[in-house]
Formats: sequence, C-alpha cells, structure tokens
Amino acid sequence: MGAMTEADPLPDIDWSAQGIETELGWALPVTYRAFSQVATAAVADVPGGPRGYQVLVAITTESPSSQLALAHRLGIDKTQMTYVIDGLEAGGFVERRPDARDRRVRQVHPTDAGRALLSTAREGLRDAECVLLRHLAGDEQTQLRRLLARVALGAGDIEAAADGAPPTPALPAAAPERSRRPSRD
Amino acid sequence: MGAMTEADPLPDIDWSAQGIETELGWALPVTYRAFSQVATAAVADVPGGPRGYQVLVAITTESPSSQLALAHRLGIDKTQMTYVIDGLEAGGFVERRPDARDRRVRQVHPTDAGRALLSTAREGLRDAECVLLRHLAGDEQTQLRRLLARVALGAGDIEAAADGAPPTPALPAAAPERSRRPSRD
DNA sequence: TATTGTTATACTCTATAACTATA
DNA sequence: TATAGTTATAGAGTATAACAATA
Repeated sequence: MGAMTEADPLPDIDWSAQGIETELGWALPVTYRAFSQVATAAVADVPGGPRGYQVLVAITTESPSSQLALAHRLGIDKTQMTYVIDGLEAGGFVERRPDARDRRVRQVHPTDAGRALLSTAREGLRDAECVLLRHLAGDEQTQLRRLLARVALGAGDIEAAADGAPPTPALPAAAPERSRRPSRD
Repeated sequence: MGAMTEADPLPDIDWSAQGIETELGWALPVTYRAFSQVATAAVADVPGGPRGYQVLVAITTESPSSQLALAHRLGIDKTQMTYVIDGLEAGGFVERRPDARDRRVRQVHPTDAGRALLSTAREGLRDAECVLLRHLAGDEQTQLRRLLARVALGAGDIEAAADGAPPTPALPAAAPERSRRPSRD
C-alpha cells in the first residue's frame, strides 16, 4: 500500500537458470520468515512473545522449574529470562515461588490464566501452520513435516558443532517484529 | 568448552506427546538456523555478509543496477544499501559508475575480483546445502525442495499481506552472527 | 518540487558485567 | 567461595530523519 505497487511477490528473475543460486537458499528463508510472522502474531498476547510462550509450554507440559533451568533448557540467557518471567508474572500468567530447600532459587509455576493463555496460543499456532501449508495436500504436508524433521534432527549437530551446543529452540527465536509504520519508501 | 557440558542437542522432552506443540514449529526454526549459520559462514568473505552476496548475485546474473533499484529488488533499505556497497567497493569487488544520463544515480558494476568472489561463495553455499541435507536420499532432497518451494511461493502472499509487500529475499536476511566469546555462562 | 544517494541520529535487542542474597 | 537471580551498562544492528546534489 506504499507509493510503489509494482512489487510482485516473485520478481521476474530466472532463478532456476543460475539465479540467486539453489532453490533451498531461497525457499527456506522465505518459508521461515512467513512462519515466523504468523507465529509471532499468534503469540502476540503472551508477554515476552515467542519466548514467553516457550516458558509457558515448558512449565506446563513438564513441571515447574527454576529460572536458570528454564534458561538452559530454552537456550535463553538467564538475564533475558528474568525479563521474560517479569512480563509473565506482571500479566498474572506465572508465579515465582521460592524454593523451600534452597531459598536462592525461585520455581516458576503457571497460573490458571497462564494455562488458558497457553491453550489459546496453541490453537493460534496450529492455525498459523494450516495457513502456511494451505497449498499442500494432506499427504504432502505429512511428507514435508517428516522430511523437515529429519533435516532438523541432523541440523542440531551443526549448531552444536559451531558454538557451545545451545539447547534446542522451539519457536522463531525472537522474530524481530517489523516496524508497523506506513512503510513508505 | 563452557562450564556446563550437560546440554545434549536434543533434550529428553517428549515433544511428540503434546510437547512444544506442532513439529513444524520446531523443525522449521531449527533447520533455518542451521542453514543460516552455514550459509553465513559460506559468505563470510563477502563484505556485508549475506546482503553483500545478494548484491553480487543481482548485478552479476542480471545487469548492473542503481543502488535504489538494488535496494528495492533485495528488500533492503536504501541507507543500508549504501553501507553494503561501501564495503564491497572498499574490497574492490564492485565499482560505482555515475550514470551518464542521470547524474544522480550510480550504477553498481561487479569487478573481476567480485565475480571471482561470487563464484567461490556460490560453491560454499552449495556445499552448505549438501551438509544440511546429508541425511536425506537424493529423491528425498528433491521432494523436500519441491514442497518447500511451493510453500514459499504461497508464503509470499502472507508476507505481502502484512506490510507493504517487500520484495523477495534470497538469503538468511542477516544471520545475527552469534558472538564468538568463550560462552561461559 | 521530486528523487538518488549520503550522513547523522535514535531505537530495539541482545550480550556483558556488576551486584544481592543465599549456600 | 560458588551459585540463583537481579540490575545496570554497553554493544551490534536496524530504522528514521535530515541533508546534498541533480533532475
């Protein structure tokens, strides 16, 4: 809706010939960004966005956990975790309960509101996936999931090899959240 | 190498049960990040990283172009484009040639060194892809590429719908380039 | 007056360091 | 002395705004 409307989704470049190089280098980022966008929108109501959502998932589907354990599990810095939990607690979605045996640690428990929020966000994410894969037949979707899962499984080694083996992430990291200004260029 | 070595690549969470939610929400980010990492490494010698590479591809496989045209085509801000071209020109990989007919615009031409650099980077990216897909059989790789390409094609609409229809990207956007410090937590 | 390109500024996100309170 | 958590600071990356030159 900006000043220039001549931006067709797929420019008239002949990618296949020797274009931007291999198709994967194009398709993967595009797909990821689209998913990242809808997924972030789906968890927009969760304080802390994708990371807040990850925390809710972790303490709900597993058991309540200390902040440091959560940070390690989700691959988030412990200082970041403080902010995320702050937001969740301010919204009344989690509680910090001091551990009786070690009063340094604070266990993070989900509240009823937190569980409800998680449930809603989950649905939104499922819908987001459906939108993303809407052009694929049912069996094709299954096929894609399976193949991608296998690649991701092997990909873990790559990440691990590079730096100090960060734990497995689960959502689009952070999703920079493009500015919502009029975007006139 | 860090203080804690208990971080196994895949935690012992039962993702499949009701875990972190849908498999795609896990596999896609993981795969993307792994690719982003190897791809960024592959174009590390290109000033400006992935974006510098994109510029080289555009002006080589197509024709030399003005900076603004490049910015639009690659979905990069024009101010950012200035910096990217600055880096490429400093390295002797491109030349800015004033346009004879409109002396405001500066056409960006690749040098021989630029073409050579592009060639090398291309090989690196192809290798990166092979590494990423190494656990898939040949026909499975083809299948994955095909399915992903179709999803990406449809995904363009999603991105376009959200903000002002940004042109098609071609590489992992920017790839934050994790800090290379000892990573002791 | 509008547009290409550059420069300067501000903002967001994240990483690092320093501090407290417990152990 | 070491660890869990918090707070403060600094850095990278990006977006916005203001500017110069040309049309």
